[in-house]
Amino acid sequence: MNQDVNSWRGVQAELLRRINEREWVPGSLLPTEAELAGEFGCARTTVNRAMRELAEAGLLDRKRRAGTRVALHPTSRVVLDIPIIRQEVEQRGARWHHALLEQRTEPAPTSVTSRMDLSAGTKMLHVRSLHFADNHPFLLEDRWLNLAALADAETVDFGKVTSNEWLIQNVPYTTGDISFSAISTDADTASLLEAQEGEAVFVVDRLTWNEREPITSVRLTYAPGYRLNTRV
Amino acid sequence: MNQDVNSWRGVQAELLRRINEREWVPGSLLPTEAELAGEFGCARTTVNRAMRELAEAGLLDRKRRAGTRVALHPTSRVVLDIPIIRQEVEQRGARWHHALLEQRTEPAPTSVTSRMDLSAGTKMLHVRSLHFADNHPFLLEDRWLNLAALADAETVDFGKVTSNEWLIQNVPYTTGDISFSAISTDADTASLLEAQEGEAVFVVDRLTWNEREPITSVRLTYAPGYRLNTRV
DNA sequence: TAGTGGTCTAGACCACCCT
DNA sequence: GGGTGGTCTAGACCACTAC
Repeated sequence: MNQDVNSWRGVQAELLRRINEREWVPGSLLPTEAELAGEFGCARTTVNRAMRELAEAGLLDRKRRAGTRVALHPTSRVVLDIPIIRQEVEQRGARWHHALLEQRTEPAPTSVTSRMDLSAGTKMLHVRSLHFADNHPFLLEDRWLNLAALADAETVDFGKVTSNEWLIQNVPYTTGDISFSAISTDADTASLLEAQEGEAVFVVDRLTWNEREPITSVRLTYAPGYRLNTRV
Repeated sequence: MNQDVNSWRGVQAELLRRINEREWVPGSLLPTEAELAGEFGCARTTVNRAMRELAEAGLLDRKRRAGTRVALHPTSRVVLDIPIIRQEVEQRGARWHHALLEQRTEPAPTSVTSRMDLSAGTKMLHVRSLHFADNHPFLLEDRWLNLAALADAETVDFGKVTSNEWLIQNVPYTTGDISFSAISTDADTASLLEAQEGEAVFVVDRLTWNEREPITSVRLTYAPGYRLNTRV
């Protein structure tokens, strides 16, 4: 059983129960790791693992010397797994394919260069492609790649490899900003997504950079009706 | 130093470096924990901790017997901290207040009852309120509370305490589904949010339950232009 | 300064699953 | 069957910080 009291999952479940059922009210001080280990008949390491994860989840506040307390204001924390588009489509049981609409080196608009902290008018590689689920438009990908960081990119055929997959394979570790919003489609986007002009669509804007420089800026415009789901 | 090679953070940093710099390319098989422990001169437990966290973050795929590989499709994981609305407004440097629009016990629509797994026509407490930032509408909160789980709720004045804050104070541990989407405003919503009818707005639907029963279903409709931001 | 959590070690057994 | 990661143990030392 992985729910035995002397497994870390078992200990964690029991701690959770006491928190949920208000045996330990928010703000109250818990027994020390050593005491709990004695009570549960397991090693302190095991209790530590159980409590560490609860602290990471925000349910407990832990301080050396001061001990462990039930968190007063559990800020609910949502974890979103952002899959690559192909996986997202296939997880829905649909067949995925994509079509390259445009792949061209051109001066980027200031909305892109300013977000990426590049000088206005910088030439970048502009890639637009449409992703399909079972032959229906699923989302429009509009991406700008910083050629100063990605010289190779100009020689790639993004009709064969999606830009997303190419980036994953070729760019070292990156961080990014993501924002989610709702916009009304313009005429061009609407026709590509088989939507009505002005219809509300879900948009993800993502800016990616590595330690040195900006890498790419992308806007994903989903077809109408898209929902992003998660569980707390 | 917590970046020594024989600390788990140090090991993790070194593993990350090898992944980022393509010493280990996506899909390739890594040395075993025991081998790495030998190389770094630390215990296998330490290597395990470092690798476990990378696997949880999606960078590694681990299987017993099959070993550890660099993930082919690193699904990036986004952590969203969902603040209570008041905090969200005040973090933007705006003054928050809210107005109760409606608080009434009435049969819930089937869109709500079916999501909450209650029988059609169940009477629930319907609370609608409008939240403001610096006297401009910020979002519309439309909430249904399951009276079977929250008998006390009928006696509360949600003009004084927001339903969100009351729930946090009064309902033990809960889980929930959240979904994000984009919709076009109807006439009523548009006028409340000072938006054009049909304008695209960002919507959060959240369903909350405890171990036994559904608690509440809420739709937050943000005023046009709202963005939800986070960092990877 | 003393008590608490954070971490490391060396060893062990087990669950899983590829071959 | 055997190799791999998953976990537990008992003990130890250390870092932080309330007192």
